[in-house]
Amino acid sequence: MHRDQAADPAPRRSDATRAAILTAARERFAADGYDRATIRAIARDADIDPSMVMRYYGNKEGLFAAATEADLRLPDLAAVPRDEVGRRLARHFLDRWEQDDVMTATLRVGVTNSAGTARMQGIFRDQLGPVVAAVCPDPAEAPARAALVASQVLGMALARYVLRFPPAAGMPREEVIAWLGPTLQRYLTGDRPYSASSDTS
Amino acid sequence: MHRDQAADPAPRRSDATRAAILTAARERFAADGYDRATIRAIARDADIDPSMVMRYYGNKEGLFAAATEADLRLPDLAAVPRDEVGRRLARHFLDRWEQDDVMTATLRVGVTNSAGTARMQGIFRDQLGPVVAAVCPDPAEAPARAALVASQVLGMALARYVLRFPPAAGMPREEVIAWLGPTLQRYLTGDRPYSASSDTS
DNA sequence: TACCGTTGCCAACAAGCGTTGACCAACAAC
DNA sequence: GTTGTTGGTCAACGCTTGTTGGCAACGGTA
Repeated sequence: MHRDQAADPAPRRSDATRAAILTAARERFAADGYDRATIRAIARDADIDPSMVMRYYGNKEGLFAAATEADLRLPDLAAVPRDEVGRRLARHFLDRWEQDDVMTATLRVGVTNSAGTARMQGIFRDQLGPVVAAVCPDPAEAPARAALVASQVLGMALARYVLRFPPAAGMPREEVIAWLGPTLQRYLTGDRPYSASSDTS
Repeated sequence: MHRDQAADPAPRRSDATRAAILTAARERFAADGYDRATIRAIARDADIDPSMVMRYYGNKEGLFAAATEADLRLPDLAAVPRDEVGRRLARHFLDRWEQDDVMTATLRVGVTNSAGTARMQGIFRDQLGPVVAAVCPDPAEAPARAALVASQVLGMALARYVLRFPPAAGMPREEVIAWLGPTLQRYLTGDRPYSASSDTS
């Protein structure tokens, strides 16, 4: 196997520029969403010409795809005590969101761009789905439980990092984890609640 | 007091047109977000000329402000049995979201437009805040509890109506209520969880 | 009838967008 | 030293956007 073909692509002289473009793109997508994050603005941030973005990433959609290769980096929940998976997951998502701009960028674009929506769906289906299936009582319920987990995680991210509701944005990390942990725990391992359609309370 | 000055503004011949513009604007904002919902497209939907939109609403921001005067129409939770406020609120938000396009439009724009973000903050602070304060144990905790409720409600709306995660979008109404009810109940009336910063589980 | 505010359409503007292709400078290979 | 490849700049294109001003028809009022 030749060195240039393997997992390690040949290093190029332009790697620094490519990285600068991706960093600027993530910041802009995270801050402005898809439409307002213009290629010209991204290029200005990266101190290069807009045409370079086209050369290296084809078009704007290609740039977005490259900039938001989001990996949730989920831990193996099977190795965590069963009654702590909720807290553990809450903590992990908070970490992941504050780690870099990729998650915020993906969320923001997911709301305005159809390619972004598809990407968001894929991330949670392919990455969160299996992890949930490994800890929940009935694997058939995994997609629904994963969707519930996603709803609470994304909702907090929305309130805290995008909409910046003051009480949510200012809440200490540990308090957020303490509140969300039990919620996620119930979504993951709790009994499926009774939900007869005749219930009109 | 003259009739024309009072709460009932003089009916105009153009009221039908104004209403058509607002309806079309809500649909477009809800479906496409702020930037992609162009004034030309809205005017086309309403079967009028783009310049009419400018005449009646000043500019695009004015149109958005008029189209998303969002009222959560929250019920008086004081009249609901204390242990059912969670379910009741979950049901109400689901109803409210499926009632018309205003909530989806406001959410979508809130994510991409700074005026929309401000509007979203105002809605939940001024409308949800007082209702939460009326049912939660310590009024000082109301903003934080309201933010938690908002995070779960908005997160489910995001997953179900905007990102359209298949398991969330396809979940029966009553099942969503059964899952979210206890979560909201705990956020509203549950004990403030222990959250010492030394906790590293 | 003549008048005037309202309603509506049309054509155009300046600005900004994504995108393209020509062109130059630096480097590597032979 | 010549040649081909790569990294980068510049100016322009076609298009869409929000926005504007002029102008024709309508509808009450005097």
